Amino acid sequence: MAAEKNSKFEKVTFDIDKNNNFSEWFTEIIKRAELADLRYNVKGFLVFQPWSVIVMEKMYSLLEVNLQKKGHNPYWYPVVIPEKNFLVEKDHVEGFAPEVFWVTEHGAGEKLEEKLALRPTSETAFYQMFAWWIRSYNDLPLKTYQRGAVYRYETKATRPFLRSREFHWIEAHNAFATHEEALQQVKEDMQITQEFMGEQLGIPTIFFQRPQWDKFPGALNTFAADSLMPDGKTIQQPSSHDLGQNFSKAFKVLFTDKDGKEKHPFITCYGPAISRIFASLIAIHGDNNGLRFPFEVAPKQIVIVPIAVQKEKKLIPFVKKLALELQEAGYRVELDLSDRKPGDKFYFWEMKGVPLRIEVGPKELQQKKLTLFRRDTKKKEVIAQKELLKWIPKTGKALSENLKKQASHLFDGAIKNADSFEELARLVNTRGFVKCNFCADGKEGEECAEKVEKELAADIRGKRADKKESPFGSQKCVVCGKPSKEVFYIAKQY
RNA sequence: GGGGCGUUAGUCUAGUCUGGUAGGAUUCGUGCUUUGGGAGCAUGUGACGGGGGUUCAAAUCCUCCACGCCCCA
Repeated sequence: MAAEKNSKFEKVTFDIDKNNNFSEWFTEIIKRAELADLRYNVKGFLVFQPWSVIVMEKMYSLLEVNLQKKGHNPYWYPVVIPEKNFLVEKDHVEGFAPEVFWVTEHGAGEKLEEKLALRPTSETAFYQMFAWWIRSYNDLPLKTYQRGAVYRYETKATRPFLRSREFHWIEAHNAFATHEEALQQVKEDMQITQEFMGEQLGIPTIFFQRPQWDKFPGALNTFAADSLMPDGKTIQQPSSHDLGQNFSKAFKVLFTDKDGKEKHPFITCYGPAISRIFASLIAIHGDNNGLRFPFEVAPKQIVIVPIAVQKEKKLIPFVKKLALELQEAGYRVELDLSDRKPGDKFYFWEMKGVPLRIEVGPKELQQKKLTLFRRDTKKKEVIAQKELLKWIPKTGKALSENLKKQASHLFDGAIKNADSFEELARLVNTRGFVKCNFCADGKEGEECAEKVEKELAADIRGKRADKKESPFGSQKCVVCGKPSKEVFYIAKQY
């Protein structure tokens, strides 16, 4: 329902150069647009406010529709995981142990019989159930997911939406009879990511296969989508993991195959972090005047601003009726009847990122026209009232396409080649990825990787997952100079 | 992980060095006026992050803690 009155307006001046001052832009817009309130006073935790929650709900729903279409069924697992479950898979424990919040007491300091982990991720919850649910090949493939919050005691600096100690995501967990099917699922995860982030949200990403030393704890291989922030640093977005039979063995998940033999299924998992994708969404599409939301996910898609309501008595009934009609047509509509000046309202709703605005005053009423404004181009046009219901979807779509198009330039010039350590050292400080020859993945290459991390403060993102690439130029590792077996991408990261 | 800066009303901020009545703007409430790109008058409410210490006296000095921001690894 359109709000009758907007109670919490503050003077809105938003003009921060996003591209040269991204940190300040990001912190400030979270506060100004009321995306989250950071005053909760527990480190790494924050209160998400409606203006971000409505968008993230919409994002959840887009993604879940797609997951269900592809055969995943939803579950709700407990937020606590008993310690003994958590300890079952060795690599997994080692990887996550430093970041786990433990619940150890109840009441007035009385110890629990068994420590409970606040889930940092839910493999160890899902797969104990898989062991009960999976009996024969007829139970496979089993494709599940849940939406929810997970908890990690981040030791790096926390940042709202980007890296919090509680974050909101979807995790999909799947079991297959064969490794081929599992790898096919990883491909499907990449495709889902592309549809969701690329097509629906207009956020470009590249999928990499992470190096062996940077795998998800307990995985055979990890594939992850990287996006760029406006300051040129990369940020990891959804990742998909080939867990092989590691977890099915650890949790004794067994099925009887067609040949009558008992086998361990192959497991994969996929984790898109909605709150982090939201960070990319606002960072990539926002401009120096504030937010710009794609039409489909905007918390309010249309704001109606009536002008000179006292000169024209029919105006308020008219805009109320208009708001109602648009709502009935399925749009999220805000009707701004507050008594602030029109200019003030314009700046405010532009900062909030509402895609379309309808201005109605005596002139429009008399001429049966409407003045319309779109946030991305900041252009106004006047149309006949009866054209409105055609104009909205058309312009909404054009706006989303335009945002996507503008964002697609994110990777322009952001991939550079380096064939020597000096060149790498120079290029890694510019925006984006540096493509290099690298001696080897796995143990052999770890020393070189550490040198890159220590000396350049950069991170090895891995090799392209979408295409095979062969060593180029000298064909020698940029770090040690030995003949190279891999082509790796290196970047500064969040 | 290291370093720096910071925390005063819902928000932003002055005051801190040099201890002694916490000042402004904005928001919010009320009344009037006002509406085509950031209006105005009147009036009211509202604050020193938390603990400990020094002192006749602490927003101010010392100390511990919590939280936030920035930079570096």
